[in-house]
Amino acid sequence: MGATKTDEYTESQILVATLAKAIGHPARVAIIEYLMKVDSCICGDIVDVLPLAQPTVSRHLKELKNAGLIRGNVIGNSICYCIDKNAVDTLQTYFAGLIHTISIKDKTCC
Amino acid sequence: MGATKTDEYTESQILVATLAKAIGHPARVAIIEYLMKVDSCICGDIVDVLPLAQPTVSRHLKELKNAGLIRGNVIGNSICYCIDKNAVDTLQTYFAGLIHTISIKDKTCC
DNA sequence: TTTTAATATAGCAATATTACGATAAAGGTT
DNA sequence: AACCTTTATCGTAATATTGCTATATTAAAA
Repeated sequence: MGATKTDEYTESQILVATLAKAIGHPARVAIIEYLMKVDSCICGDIVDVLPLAQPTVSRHLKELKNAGLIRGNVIGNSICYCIDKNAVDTLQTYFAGLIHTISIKDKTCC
Repeated sequence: MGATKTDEYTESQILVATLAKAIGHPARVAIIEYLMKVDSCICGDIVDVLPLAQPTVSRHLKELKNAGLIRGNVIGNSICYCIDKNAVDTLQTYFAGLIHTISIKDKTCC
């Protein structure tokens, strides 16, 4: 197989999984962090920061975009990428909710 | 290929990617949520909640465990699983940091 | 001790992911 | 127009992931 049974889960579960999966690669974490480091958005030079060939970086960017974590605006012959705050908010809120639930539950058994 | 160039990234990037990757599947999100829903830890019956065969669930649990997101304590002939709060904290803190950085940066370009 | 219950592992097949080089596409520049 | 720069796509190969059935393991229960 190798194909996930997506029909069997809730929208929310699939959304969280999709966003998390997009971040689930160090190159994409590095891309996100680079987008954070520079002011506002960044056009070009993402390739120069990563230890990967240009087509590979392009593919990682595409996956981040498909998952909704970044947006890309065409500016002339280059593309301006920036993070989609909503997507990060979704993840942050989700994990904050988990932590809150953990905190109010009895956890003495482990 | 298919193998990630892990040598080229920081410890932090690999940690975040590893944790995020572990959550990057709806079945594992469902497992996490089930562990949250019940009080404290849960022994057994995770298999009954998922639309997957027992060995497949076992494999997902193993991956969550390898990533450090859950712990498993052997209790008799069953295993008591619970979430590792530290791992969730790591993710929550990370995304909160991202959001903070996004908020203080100029984002007028996109 | 035999059986039952719970979980893990082995082995397999299908699909997905990662990565590269080569090439295409599309917009500037000269 | 000819060229350069930037990014995307194609084609390919290697590896990883997902999921199953069958089987092993381990411990409690009968």
